[in-house]
Amino acid sequence: MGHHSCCNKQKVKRGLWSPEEDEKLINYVTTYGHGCWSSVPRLAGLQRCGKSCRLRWINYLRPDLKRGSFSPQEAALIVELHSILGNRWAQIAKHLPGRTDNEVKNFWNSSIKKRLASLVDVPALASLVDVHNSKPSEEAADFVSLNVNPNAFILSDQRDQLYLSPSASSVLQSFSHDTDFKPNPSNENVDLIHHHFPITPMFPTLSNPASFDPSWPLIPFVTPKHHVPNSSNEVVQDDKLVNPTAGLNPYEYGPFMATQTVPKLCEILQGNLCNMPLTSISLENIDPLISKLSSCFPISAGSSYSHDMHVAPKQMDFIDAIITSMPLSSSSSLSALSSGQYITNPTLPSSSWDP
DNA sequence: AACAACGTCAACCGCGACATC
DNA sequence: CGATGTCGCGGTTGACGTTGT
Repeated sequence: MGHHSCCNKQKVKRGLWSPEEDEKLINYVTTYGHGCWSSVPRLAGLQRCGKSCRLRWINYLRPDLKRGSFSPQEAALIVELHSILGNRWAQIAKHLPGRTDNEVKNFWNSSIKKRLASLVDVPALASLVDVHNSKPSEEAADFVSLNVNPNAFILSDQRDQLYLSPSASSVLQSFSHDTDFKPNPSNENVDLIHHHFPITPMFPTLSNPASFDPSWPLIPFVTPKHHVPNSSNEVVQDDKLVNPTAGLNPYEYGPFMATQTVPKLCEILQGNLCNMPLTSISLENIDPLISKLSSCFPISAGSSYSHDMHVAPKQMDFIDAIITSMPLSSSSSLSALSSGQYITNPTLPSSSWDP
């Protein structure tokens, strides 16, 4: 393979760029534009390959780059977008003005990934691998590498409470502990996660069978293997949370209680995107971005995780449109989040959110 | 003070997609 | 239709700074 074709014709310098080289590249590109990158080094008087020049310009010298650390809002947005797009760093970066794919990728690998990893409950993950009958080995690998939809960590152990995505919201929470981040009481600090996960009833409860939505059984659910039944009506059989009343009176309880647990966001996505007839009530309670996206751009069945999904350009435009239309403030606040009002997963002690 | 371990991030590498010849 | 050139992307590396012992 060797070097890129444009680098073979002449001896090129490699490694870090000197200020002089930067100046030459800036002068040339700002004056003439980059045009064909392969000819830039020759015209700009640089002993570099065009590819290196392009990279240097895009990742470092471009005037519209935003330098400095990522804000909690940006971090939250990255987590959310990553849950939809997977490791499509360039696509994610397009929604973060002034940020490059390289920057987002580095940030994910160095910061967010660790924060998410600190939230991972290993037994829960192990059980997930057990319970999920599709591609268990690949999923296990994904969990280890964390190159997985973070929403896979949506595991609920309690029936009567509602959960945010612990991954995204806890990342936000962990950033709130950073010394360079001080929540603004005036809500200037946007809580994107709460925007995406409104605290409205979205999961049925065993104690209130009437809250069940008939659409839920159409969504594949998972139950953590270590789930301890907290209702006299619940037992665990074959890794599934079973309500003994299920099947006895489907008109009263619905036919879906046998596997009733909390769905993963990606599964909501998948189920909905496969044209499963979720009701409007359910969709209203799901992340508006997801519901809008899925209702407008159904994808083919068969893709199991977000990074398997093909996201068409129109879908990207749609995601972009939704994100840019999102309000910059919401009624929810970080203080409410910090108080534990929303995040109550018992497997994730609050101390683990500390970075 | 010296060294190791760790974290960050700029840069490189290899590959696939696409355009042009 | 295949060869070649170019671009863009994601994964990986390695230099350098920071922190811990």
